[in-house]
Amino acid sequence: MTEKRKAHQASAGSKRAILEAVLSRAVEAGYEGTTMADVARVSGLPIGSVYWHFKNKEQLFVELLDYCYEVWQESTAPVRDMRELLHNTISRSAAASADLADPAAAFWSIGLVFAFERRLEDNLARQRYLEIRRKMFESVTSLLRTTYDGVPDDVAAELAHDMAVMGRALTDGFRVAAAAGDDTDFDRYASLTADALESLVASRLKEYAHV
Amino acid sequence: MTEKRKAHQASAGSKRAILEAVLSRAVEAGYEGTTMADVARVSGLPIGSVYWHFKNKEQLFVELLDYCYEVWQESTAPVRDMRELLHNTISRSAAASADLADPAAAFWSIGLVFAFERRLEDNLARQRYLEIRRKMFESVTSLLRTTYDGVPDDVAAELAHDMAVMGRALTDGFRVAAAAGDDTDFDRYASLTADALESLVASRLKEYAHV
DNA sequence: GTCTATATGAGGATAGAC
DNA sequence: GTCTATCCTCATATAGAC
Repeated sequence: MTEKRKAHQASAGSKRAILEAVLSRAVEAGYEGTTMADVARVSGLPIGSVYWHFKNKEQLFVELLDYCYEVWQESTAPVRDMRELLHNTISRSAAASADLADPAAAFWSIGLVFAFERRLEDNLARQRYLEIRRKMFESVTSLLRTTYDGVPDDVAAELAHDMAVMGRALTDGFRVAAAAGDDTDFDRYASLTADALESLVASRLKEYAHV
Repeated sequence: MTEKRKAHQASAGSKRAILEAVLSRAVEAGYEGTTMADVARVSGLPIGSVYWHFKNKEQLFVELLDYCYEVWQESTAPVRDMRELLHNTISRSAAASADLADPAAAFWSIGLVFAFERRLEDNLARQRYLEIRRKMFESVTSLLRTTYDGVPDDVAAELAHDMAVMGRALTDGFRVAAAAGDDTDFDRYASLTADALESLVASRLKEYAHV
């Protein structure tokens, strides 16, 4: 029994080690660029163990996305308004490039690779990313909706949707900038972005009031 | 001579056919996903010919980017202001997803794949894309600069830089949306985007006038 | 559960006849 | 310049001892 216990007790730790390993490689090299041999080497385990814990590469990435998203959710304090939201996500674009080992920061950057690789069309990990992307969008939309007081529901809904679309485009765009190595002060542009969207909301609300 | 001419005369056409082939594959599958065998098959030429015309896959993509960029430049009428610029680039994001064979529309979408694949760090095609990306940014910045009248040079320069950064983020962001398959009305958001940035410029200029 | 050896297949690239 | 056959490398995945 002692022998057997020793062989089995490392299991949870090993799985975690493998996920950390694939994370560090994935941020660096993307999906195609990350090899199972790499993962094994970085995790310190033989490749056989990797396949014992995960069915295949595809499934490994599905669980990586779940893992990252979980950490991201836990580590992200609830935000109150659009400005705070934009600041968090855009500043974090820079962080994701700098601190490659932070799952929470890495999640969205890894995801974008899946958005662009159409070859991965029916890859489960890609679908997982798109699913989380949608979920995220819905949650942002309903958050924003609560911030517009004193306007009819349908107006608030449309406004929230528009701001969510533009906020998403902007945060994705700055992630591209980070990936392309553009020399950008993300804090500064997080503020400018918030200014721009807020003034857009203001003029829309004003327009509505005049009707 | 007749024999020899026949063997040689197809050369220019073949090269072009190969570029068209790699374009159609690249938009679909990205860099890694495009195989030399694919390219040969689609172009209708044997793989040996592909390697006769191009040194290797890397060089093939370098010339593809040059080719696309050239077509893009020729087919793009000079724009007069930010609104027109945003409309052109953002609406074209949708076009790039729809009309995969249009080199002009495809250029920026293919480029983004290179931005994200860090594995391709010293890939010449990636560097070519980043080079054109920088060139594009400079040209947009100087265009915008001419649209701010009656303000000191340094203010206009800063404003133009900021707008170019945000415009780039927005267009990249909407390209991501197109790649991720988000259900987005690009025409509508091109307008909203222009509204947002214009109101930001207005408030900045007003701020300056008060000093 | 861990680890080694290896099967299998795909893709980039070349040789050399025509 | 075109085309075929083939080499070589590398990555996913499995078999099977421990």
